[in-house]
Amino acid sequence: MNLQIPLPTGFDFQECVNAHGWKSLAPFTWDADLKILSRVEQFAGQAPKLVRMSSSGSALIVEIDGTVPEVAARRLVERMLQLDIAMGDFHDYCKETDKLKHVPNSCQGRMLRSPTLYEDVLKVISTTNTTWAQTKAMVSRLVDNFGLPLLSDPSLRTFPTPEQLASVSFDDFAAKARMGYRSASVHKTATDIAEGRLDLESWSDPSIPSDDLYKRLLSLPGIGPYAASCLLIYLGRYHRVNVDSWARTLVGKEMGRKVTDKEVHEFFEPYGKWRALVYHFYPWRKDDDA
DNA sequence: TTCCAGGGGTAGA
DNA sequence: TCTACCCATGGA
Repeated sequence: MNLQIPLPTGFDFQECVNAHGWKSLAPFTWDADLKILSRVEQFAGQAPKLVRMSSSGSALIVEIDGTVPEVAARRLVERMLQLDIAMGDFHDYCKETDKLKHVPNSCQGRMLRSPTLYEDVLKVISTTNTTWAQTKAMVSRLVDNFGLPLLSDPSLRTFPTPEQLASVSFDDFAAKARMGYRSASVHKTATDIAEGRLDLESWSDPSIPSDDLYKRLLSLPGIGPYAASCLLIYLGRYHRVNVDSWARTLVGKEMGRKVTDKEVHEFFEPYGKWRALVYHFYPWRKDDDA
């Protein structure tokens, strides 16, 4: 089945996909030549299906093998591409802010997300205290070992559900995932969700105050200030900068010396509620993959 | 061998 | 609130 979804003003499909490294994490695959984003997804008990996304003019084109519930397909794409998050106010702010005028001109601001907050949490944990190459390897092992295969191409799999991860013992999980000390946080999060103690998806509720949401995210195992701030961005809250080693490097260069996390926060404080987006789309970039 | 990478958790001050 | 230390993994 094919869907054509009208794109909001100020949205650019490629800018969204390339805004950070998520396109390189399984089960996403990004064809940079054809500009097609794909992943295997399971809809309501059906066999896994390949979902392909691209853009044409002012519409997003979604192609899915076979037939799936249209409402579910639209909801899936909306979350992944942050179509439910308005960017107008941020773009207006950038138009008036030195060094940020390229943001609205390029339709930047949205970042590719996973279909669930659960998947984003596991992936953010996989980025902490490691290299990007290892992050990609850890996430691929989650998918390859615990996801469901696409029948027409078993090399492609779904991202494992909480139930699928919880169904294996911790020792078995840790041995296959090889995520180091992160394995405990990942397996516990999945198990808590599967056993009904944690409802992460309800945290996408925009009525939750941003500070409360930050505290909730910090309560998750393996999620500290950096990871919680990353997740806030995906949830459309930009008041906290995700201070990582790169932020310290960049601000350190600006100030001509080594800086603390506190000083990095102070550096971005003038940008108010847009701080995290300003850091991300500031005209300084780390590399072309992340 | 040793260090450390898009940090987190904890103890002790 | 701040600092020091350890944490599994795998590449350099």
